[in-house]
Amino acid sequence: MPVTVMAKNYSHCPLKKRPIVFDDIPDEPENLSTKPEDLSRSGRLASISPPSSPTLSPTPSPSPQSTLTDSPPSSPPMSSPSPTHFMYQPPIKVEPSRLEYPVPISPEYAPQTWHRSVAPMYHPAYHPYMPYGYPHEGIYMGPSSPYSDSSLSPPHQMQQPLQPLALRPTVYSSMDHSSLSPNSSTTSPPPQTVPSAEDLSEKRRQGVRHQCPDCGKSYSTFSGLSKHRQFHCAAGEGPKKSFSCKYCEKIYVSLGALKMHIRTHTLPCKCTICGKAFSRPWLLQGHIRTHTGEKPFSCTYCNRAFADRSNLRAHLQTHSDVKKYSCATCSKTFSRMSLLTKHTEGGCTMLHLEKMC
DNA sequence: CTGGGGATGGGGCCC
DNA sequence: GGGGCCCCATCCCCA
Repeated sequence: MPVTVMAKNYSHCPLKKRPIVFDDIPDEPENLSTKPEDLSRSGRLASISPPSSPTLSPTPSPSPQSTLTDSPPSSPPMSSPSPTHFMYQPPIKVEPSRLEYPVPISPEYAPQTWHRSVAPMYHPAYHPYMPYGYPHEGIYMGPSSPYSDSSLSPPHQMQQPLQPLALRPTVYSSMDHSSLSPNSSTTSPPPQTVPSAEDLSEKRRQGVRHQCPDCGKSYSTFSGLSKHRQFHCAAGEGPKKSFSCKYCEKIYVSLGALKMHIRTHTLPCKCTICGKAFSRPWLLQGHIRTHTGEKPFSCTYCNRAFADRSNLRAHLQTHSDVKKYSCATCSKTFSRMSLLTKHTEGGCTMLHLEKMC
């Protein structure tokens, strides 16, 4: 496959991280999903399709495909408009002052209003699983849309305005760790003790945690604990299967962990615009925003918009007098860890004074 | 040099 | 068990 390294200097980056341009970009992105996108998730479908109109016909589920195979999985058959219907539009840089949806998003901002005017969401690259578009033209509510936020619902379901990002509670921070009991639920429970859904909900409300008997880490769900013990915990005892990567020498205790790792080698999520590849679909989606200029995350203070929530969060720090990272020596605060590191390594003036004394 | 934004990756959690 | 989203962290680049 002919590969052209981009002119930008990425010599400092690991090879797998350098952006590449494929001269023969396949027309269809790979379908990495083992199931078609569920547009009804988070109410997206309801927001884009009138109840009375015919809704999406169930898409036949593609057969599960292993990412361990070298051959790329084929895309599922999709009935869709002509490929030429989705012409790539040049990037639209959204000036903060022109944003047509504020943050918090208000119910009156119907999705059709904001995304048609703000983001060119018609390009198939917006969805790696739908080669030629979406079942409903121009109505894809991608993960980058404000409604993709788990705390949001489509307009007709919105009961509460979106709380500013910086003010939203962190759910797991309120967990009651005092209720932890050693080794609770860590051994395989007999069938009759399997908690019901209501029990689990109640336990979540009460903050019951499931603790790993090997390393002590606790999780809010038994599923989380199971994944930890299966994928991550190296402190566990007993004979364990090992799965080694065929691309490198890493060894994992589960096939799932290995599959996840192998994606960092195969980089199956490929940008249809520039050909750069990513290990996970959501990384690709974030990357595609760099092409489209879509910036769904706006600062509530200055209306500056960002393509990435993390970058907005970092930006919000600049509005705060007391920033997240503080120097232990001079108590100066910084918005980013990197700035604090630079400060301390580059020479905190107070540190210099202390050394002189 | 400092501060900030852009881009990206990993691990955890929930559905 | 898989997928998606979240938070956090990191690195690079630029003003």
